[in-house]
Amino acid sequence: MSEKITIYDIAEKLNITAATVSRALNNNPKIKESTRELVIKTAAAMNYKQNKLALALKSGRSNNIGVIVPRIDSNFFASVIRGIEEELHPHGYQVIICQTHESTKRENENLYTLIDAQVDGIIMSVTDVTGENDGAFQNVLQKNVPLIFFDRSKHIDGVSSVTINDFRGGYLTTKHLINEGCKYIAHLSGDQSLEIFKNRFLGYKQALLDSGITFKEEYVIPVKSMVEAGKNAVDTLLQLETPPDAIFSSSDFAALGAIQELKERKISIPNDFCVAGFSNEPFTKFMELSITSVDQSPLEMGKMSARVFLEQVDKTDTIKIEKKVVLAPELHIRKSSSRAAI
Amino acid sequence: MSEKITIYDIAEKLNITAATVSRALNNNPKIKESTRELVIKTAAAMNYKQNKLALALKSGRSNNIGVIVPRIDSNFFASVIRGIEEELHPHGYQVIICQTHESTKRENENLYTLIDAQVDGIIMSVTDVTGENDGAFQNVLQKNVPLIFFDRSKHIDGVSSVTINDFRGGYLTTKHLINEGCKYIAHLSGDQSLEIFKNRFLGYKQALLDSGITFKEEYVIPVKSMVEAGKNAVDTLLQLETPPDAIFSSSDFAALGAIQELKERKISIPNDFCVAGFSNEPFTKFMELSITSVDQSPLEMGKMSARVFLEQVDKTDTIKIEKKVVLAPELHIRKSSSRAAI
DNA sequence: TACTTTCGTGTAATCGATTACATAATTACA
DNA sequence: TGTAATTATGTAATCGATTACACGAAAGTA
Repeated sequence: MSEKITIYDIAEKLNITAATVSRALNNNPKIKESTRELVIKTAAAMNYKQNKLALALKSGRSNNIGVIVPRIDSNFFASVIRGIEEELHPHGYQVIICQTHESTKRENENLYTLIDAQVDGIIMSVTDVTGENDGAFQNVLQKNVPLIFFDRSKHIDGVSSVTINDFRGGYLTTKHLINEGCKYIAHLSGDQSLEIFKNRFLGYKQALLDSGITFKEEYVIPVKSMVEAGKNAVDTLLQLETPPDAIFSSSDFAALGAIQELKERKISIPNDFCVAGFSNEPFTKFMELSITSVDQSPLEMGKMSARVFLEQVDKTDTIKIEKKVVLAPELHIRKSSSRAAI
Repeated sequence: MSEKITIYDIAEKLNITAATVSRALNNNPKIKESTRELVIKTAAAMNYKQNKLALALKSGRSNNIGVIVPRIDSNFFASVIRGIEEELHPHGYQVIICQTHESTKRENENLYTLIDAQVDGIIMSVTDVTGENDGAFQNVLQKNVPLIFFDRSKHIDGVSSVTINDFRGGYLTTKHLINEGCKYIAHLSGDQSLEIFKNRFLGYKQALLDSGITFKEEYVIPVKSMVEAGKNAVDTLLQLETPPDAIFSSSDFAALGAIQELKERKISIPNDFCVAGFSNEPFTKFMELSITSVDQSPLEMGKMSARVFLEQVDKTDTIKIEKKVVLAPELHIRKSSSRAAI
């Protein structure tokens, strides 16, 4: 159909060289005004589109940025990506999406693929801190490609990160449960190899300590972020000698499962049992028995990550910037833990 | 830090030409086995990475595919994107995300940007069928870039689409409400300029007709896909001379709002009033009073769109393939409309 | 041995845009 | 009018990989 129009085609038509066309289109001040106008008019008439690939090859910048997440179909990650996209779009960047599905191997592949694709930066949430792909990360850094972690971070020199204060999130939530009168607070914990879950747990522990409540190992149940896991956890917890009267779950989905199981057993929430989750997934607000949860401001997290990238992208190679942004978590107290509101 | 290694560097080191290196790395059969091995070993030792931009410029294929959605932070769109990514990743494609925020202008920009970026195809859900950017679509087609619509489609020659049978979704849901004994069924309709909403509405209308129920214009309330809109709609409907006893909402969010408002007014669901939504958003299942909804199998829709793209991408320019895939909607009957289950 | 195949590499053009450097055209000034 | 300064444009290299074509060397055939 329509042939691809290049600056050579325009040059030929106007009996000038491609160099002049290029300069005219790039507002090079050395071009005669009349020539510039003519070129621009002709380019428009011929429906010329600059070939970004050629430009990218020449300049070494692709104007693409890679984003790696465990999966995209979770409200949290999708919202972060939205934030990134909105912040970067005005700067002419396109966002390339990769999913790891919580596999270190995939994460590894994605890193190499993005570097191959010459992205100008990578913003990601790591899959597993103990994963064996430091080589891939070092490869990114060696190529001087800015790397920014968000939410799930990993300690690597030269890598910036944007996280929330998970410790404080855990602390605030646990304190809140204590304030509501709960004495035996259990914790559904996530994968402790990930900082975020460790910190939520530590915040929980510290809140207990500060309130003179003894920490009990048996109250800590490791769960996957799934409804079913929450149900099973309740099952386990209620069989304890002293069953808990509250749960601080590091996952909203597990919190939901816990609530479902508690209801099943006719345990009244929040009267006899309080539950709080983490992430502020949309459904926590929508439920009839709305669920208390910690908001991670994913949109802001995405935008912030993008800003950190922009700060780094133009810096000279020699200066390694390592910026650690920590956002404040926000506890949304809802019915599942509001005894006062009953 | 580490310089960028090119095939010229390898060639220089081995005292051969870049052409030989290129051929060795590409398993060209004309290369001596010993040379091939040597090149491959040296390339690995030097940590050579093929520059995809150079390849893309030469071959005219970027191995990127553009995906345009109204917004990414909705379960439906995120799931579709997940499907696309999973299907295309094994084929070496990267997915580039663009959001329109329901703006035709942005949609237009995104189309041009993606073409500029030399994507190998575009998979999208249109923002507004009546939007004035046919020029942008024609531009895509003229460049022989495969264009595939999913969910929200637009009739354009040469464009394939993957949708669900919205008419049938509306029909099934309405029939179900009728079967539950509802006699006065209202409809919260979406933007009628979009096929999907028109078809859901037409399915609703047909179901009424087939059951001998008179269609009433005043039972159709246009809403945005928001909780608040659902509340307002109920407010309006209940002021009618003959208020309805059921709502088929084209949006889960509006359905949720409707339910909240009905509860507020102490109207018993599903006993006195049935409600059904559309999209099968995660929260519809999680609610205590779970909401009946139509599943659009977004993951499958994404994968199917990707497959249609793959079919078209290698075809010669002359043959215009126009494939219309219509997936079956699946009605998930839940508590908000299950009188039998009480 | 002389001649034809076959094999393995090298040469150089190409993809499209940018840009340092060279050069031609114009203007400025004495 | 002659020369310097300025301005506008052309030439050609470059980014990195691929590939049609050319060519020398080795192997096969008579």
